[in-house]
Amino acid sequence: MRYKAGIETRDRILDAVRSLIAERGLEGTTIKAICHRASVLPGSFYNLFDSKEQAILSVVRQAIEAVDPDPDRRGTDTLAELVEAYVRFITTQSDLARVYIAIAVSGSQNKPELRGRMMRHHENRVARFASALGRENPELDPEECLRRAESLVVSLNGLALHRSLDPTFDVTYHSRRLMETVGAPT
Amino acid sequence: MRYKAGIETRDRILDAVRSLIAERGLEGTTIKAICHRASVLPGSFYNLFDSKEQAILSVVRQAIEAVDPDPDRRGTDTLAELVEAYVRFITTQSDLARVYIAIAVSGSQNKPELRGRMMRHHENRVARFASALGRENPELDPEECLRRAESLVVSLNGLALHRSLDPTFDVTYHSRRLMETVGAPT
DNA sequence: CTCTTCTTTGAGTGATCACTCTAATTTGAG
DNA sequence: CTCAAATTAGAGTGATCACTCAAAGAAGAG
Repeated sequence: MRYKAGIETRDRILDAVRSLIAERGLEGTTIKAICHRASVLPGSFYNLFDSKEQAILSVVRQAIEAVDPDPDRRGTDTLAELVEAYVRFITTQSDLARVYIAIAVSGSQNKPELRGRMMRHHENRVARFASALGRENPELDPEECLRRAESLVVSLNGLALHRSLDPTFDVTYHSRRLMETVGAPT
Repeated sequence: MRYKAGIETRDRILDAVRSLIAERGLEGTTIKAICHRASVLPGSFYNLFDSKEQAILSVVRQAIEAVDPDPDRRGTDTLAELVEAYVRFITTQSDLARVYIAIAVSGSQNKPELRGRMMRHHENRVARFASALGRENPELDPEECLRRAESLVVSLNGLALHRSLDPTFDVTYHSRRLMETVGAPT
């Protein structure tokens, strides 16, 4: 894994895993399909990854991080920026977005570790949205900010879910609609 | 399939398929697991179903119909009733709800027939919500009703998605919040 | 009861699953 | 160039996949 060839092969495999999860789901992705799509033989795959599970988890990690990049910037971004960043993620990285949605529904019941990671991720995300909302609407109390932020984040995930069913769905338009209502008076 | 025993076995199998899809997803559900959970041997399964695919599609059909029951009543129900019915579906039939969400994300890309069915289902559902919204807010023009109804339906699906990740998520509360904003002036 | 039809049994099918191993090849530091 | 380390090739592993089938058992109409 130190030579250039190995790194390139690893990237090619992760690309294949990402698109395959998006097409066939977490459980429907096979080594054979991964190897074929990445133009690699099983021996090469297992030279770079310990198991199929490990490769899939790498992509899962990619997806979760892509939804909430640069976590240190919390406290400086606006609500509109956060929403726009997520919309951009949904529309420009639709494979990763599909992976993200697939984790939420499929990887929740059976895999406790994955479920815990998703829950923590969700709470951080809601907190980040709530903090931006509170900064822009100082008259709202923090509890109310959290509730509204959770509604917004969950609804935005609904947009991502529907976009994965209907690629022509206007995510930008509906995200604006959602954002307008979130700052309204009680 | 005419004797009582056969019908009972069929129901037991469909129960098993429903819970297994909810736990492991559409692609992660195996004949072996189905037979074990339904206390049935492969021969019995294939006496009642042509294939695994057929059994899964029966449950998929159940899920889609459970989301939009009694389609003939369109024109009489209120928006609040429609929302409450869906919330009841999410909370009391969480396995079917999980199946419903799984179809939207997983069965969309690869199975055109399933995708088409879901798209039609969604459009009917949005139309039903829009018609109720229009009846309650005559000042809104039909186009605006459709847009707001679509926002509402997609956001409600977001609630179902999140509920499948976090069983303690308060779907009722957030559905009320969503419903309040949908009738607001432009 | 008889006799047909439906249901269950459970071993067995080839295909495909995730994964391994050895040998050949390629890479790049010294 | 040398040579150890990394990478690739590709046949082969047992396990499990969806599915079949012939025979035994249960159900119900007459």
